[in-house]
Amino acid sequence: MKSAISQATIGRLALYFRLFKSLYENGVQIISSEDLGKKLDITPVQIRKDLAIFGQFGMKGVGYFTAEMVSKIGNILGLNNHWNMAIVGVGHLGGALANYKNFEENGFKLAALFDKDIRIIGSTVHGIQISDIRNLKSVVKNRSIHIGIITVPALAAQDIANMLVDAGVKGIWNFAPTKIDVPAEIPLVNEDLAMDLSILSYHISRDRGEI
Amino acid sequence: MKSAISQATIGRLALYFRLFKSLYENGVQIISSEDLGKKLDITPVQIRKDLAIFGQFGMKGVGYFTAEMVSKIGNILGLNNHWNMAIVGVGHLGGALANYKNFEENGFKLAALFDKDIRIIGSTVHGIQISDIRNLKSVVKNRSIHIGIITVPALAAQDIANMLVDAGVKGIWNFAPTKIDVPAEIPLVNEDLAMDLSILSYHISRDRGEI
DNA sequence: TAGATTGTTAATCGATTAACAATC
DNA sequence: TAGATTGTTAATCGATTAACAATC
Repeated sequence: MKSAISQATIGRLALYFRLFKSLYENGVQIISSEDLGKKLDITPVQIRKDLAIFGQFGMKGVGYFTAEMVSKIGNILGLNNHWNMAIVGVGHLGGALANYKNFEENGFKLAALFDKDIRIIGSTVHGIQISDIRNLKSVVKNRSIHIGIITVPALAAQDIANMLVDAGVKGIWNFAPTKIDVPAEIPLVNEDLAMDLSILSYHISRDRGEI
Repeated sequence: MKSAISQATIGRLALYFRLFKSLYENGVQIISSEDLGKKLDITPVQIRKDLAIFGQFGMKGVGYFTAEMVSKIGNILGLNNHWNMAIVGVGHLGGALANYKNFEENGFKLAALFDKDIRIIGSTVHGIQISDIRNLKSVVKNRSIHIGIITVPALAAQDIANMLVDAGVKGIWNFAPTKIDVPAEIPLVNEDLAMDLSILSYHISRDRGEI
């Protein structure tokens, strides 16, 4: 507790992890914070500070060992675990996520799909049969689902979140463009595409007028 | 210039916009920062501060008029403009975004699709024919594309970004899990799904051990 | 007018950056 | 050892929160 590690730091940690992994796979064994910074557009001091939070990861005068970092940061982020995920709402976005390759590579396994549309229940996406949303609780329990992904319309999102929490998921990834409430002990990450597109729109508008 | 309006503020502005719009459409004409805050989990002071940056938007002792706010925030965010978008890389994610309804509602119009795979070039998604990526520049110019959406693998992302900038897009929305460089005057928004999923993984791991 | 609520100035908090000692 | 680079303490910067005056 009193962890006080900022969301920003965790996000950067995920970037470090990806880079260290890629470097390692390409035969790079050691790298300095200076060089890491150049590749990520992050200051070397920021990187050293972030990494130092968790202990002595580097070697003074030398740099960071990529193999060691992949393992250590992977442990911190829980990427060495194996997570089972369920997608609720197999529309375009849900279907796309179901087919996303990147997840499996990092230990995230799609283990269930849910929808309420009787026309698609029973059909298969990415080798997984779509279950009736009414069976959510039992399927989530039977398949040990850890992460629930919400890709239903905004109005349905809170109900789905409640169902997922009730079924015992450990975390929720919400793509519905709305705020949802979950108990404090259930981590929630929101993916707000409309918001991010609005941010882009703002900057484009800005750059045209003023400046 | 010297605008100094933080990314965080812009993001919240997009949330305010969405809420004001929804309230307006549901017949709510006036709302206080107190009530807005409850609906968004943001403190009323934060909301007033954010809105006050752009002028006197509310009425003291009364609150904010939803109709007025939709128009004013819409202007700030450029959501009253009409943006033409192109998706480069019509894989699962690109295809899903092409079919995403929410965008059109807010003035974002999909006007072109590109891929390099000869097997899908010429076929149609969401009423748009997929163009050969080799024709990117001419198509972007002819259709007045403002926003380029990158949904190609990480290794190809920088090349695509270069092509888009060269073709004259005004902004880039990057879904490839990698850093890309663009000229300072071209706004870039990154959508890093793998990073966000790692953040979720971190919190779930955390909640299990410690605490 | 009295009550409510905004907009703004000052205080606090947290995150980033600078400086540098530690040490491989 | 000398050079390089980390890890940490102090300084700065920016964003959030608190307090309150302005005013509908």
